[in-house]
Amino acid sequence: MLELPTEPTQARRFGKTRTAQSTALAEVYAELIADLLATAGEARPTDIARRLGVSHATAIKTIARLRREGLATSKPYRGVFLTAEGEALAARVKARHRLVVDLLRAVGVPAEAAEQDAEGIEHHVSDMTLAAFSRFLADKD
Amino acid sequence: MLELPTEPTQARRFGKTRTAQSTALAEVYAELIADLLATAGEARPTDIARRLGVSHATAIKTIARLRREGLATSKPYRGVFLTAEGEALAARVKARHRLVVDLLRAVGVPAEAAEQDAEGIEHHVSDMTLAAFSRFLADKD
DNA sequence: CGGAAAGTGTAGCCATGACTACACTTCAAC
DNA sequence: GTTGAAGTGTAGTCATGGCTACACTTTCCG
Repeated sequence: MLELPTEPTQARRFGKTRTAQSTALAEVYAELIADLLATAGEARPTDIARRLGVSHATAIKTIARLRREGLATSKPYRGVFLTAEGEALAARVKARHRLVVDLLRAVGVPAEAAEQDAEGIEHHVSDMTLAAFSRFLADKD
Repeated sequence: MLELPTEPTQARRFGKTRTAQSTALAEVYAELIADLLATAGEARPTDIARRLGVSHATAIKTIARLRREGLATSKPYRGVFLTAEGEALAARVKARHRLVVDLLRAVGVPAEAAEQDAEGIEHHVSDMTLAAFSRFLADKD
């Protein structure tokens, strides 16, 4: 069979599963690094690893990827920082996260569940949907 | 370092990324197979592959996994069927999908975006949140 | 200041999900 | 009844994200 991309039928987005996941990972890291920098003044690989529940080796590998992608900078033994692009991403992700949590809360999801689920959900929310969330929250006051 | 699971801090759920993803995949397949069986009377690997936008080889491999997990049955060249467990999963997933779409629509997300985003979101919605969605939809009438 | 604890980095392994390539069935149309 | 197209299955490859193990810095105390 030729396996041409003839029929993207219902889910071109599944062809991108790999990419989508890796984007989500980058988002998670960017957000967390921004948070650590803001609250602790520094973002060390081990802290990141602990917060995410992965080994420090995994964290370091992912950080290397962020560096490759121009989202972060780091010098050996010196902690991680975000580039302008990385910060922009982190800000976007944070805002989105907030919006998702607020929406969940608004429709009656308990605080804790809202926080937890938002973490997984947020990476799958399109701009359209995000805009709708925003409108909904604004209207209901 | 000993790398003990001492501090599941914010995200034990990230330790489960792999598992979570593979659960999501199983859900997608179960739902799709049920749909194909219902509408077309049969679920062939190639149809599944086309609907998901993956190669038939990938679909077949995943189907083998469903078989291993007791969710599906299939004999060579004979299409795929769901076990009782598989059907139960499909039904659950379908109901959840529906609920997520309905909620998105209810807060003003356009139909198409709701369908698309639900596909990604639904796998991250906890029972708590699902229950809240259900309540919200019931109340607003 | 010297050494141990904590942190960092590197190498190498594994599983998974995706792909292509190739071989084999089925089945429908002559 | 053949045969060729469509479908199916298997093998082998790749990238990714995880892990452990081990080696090397930093740092902070005594």
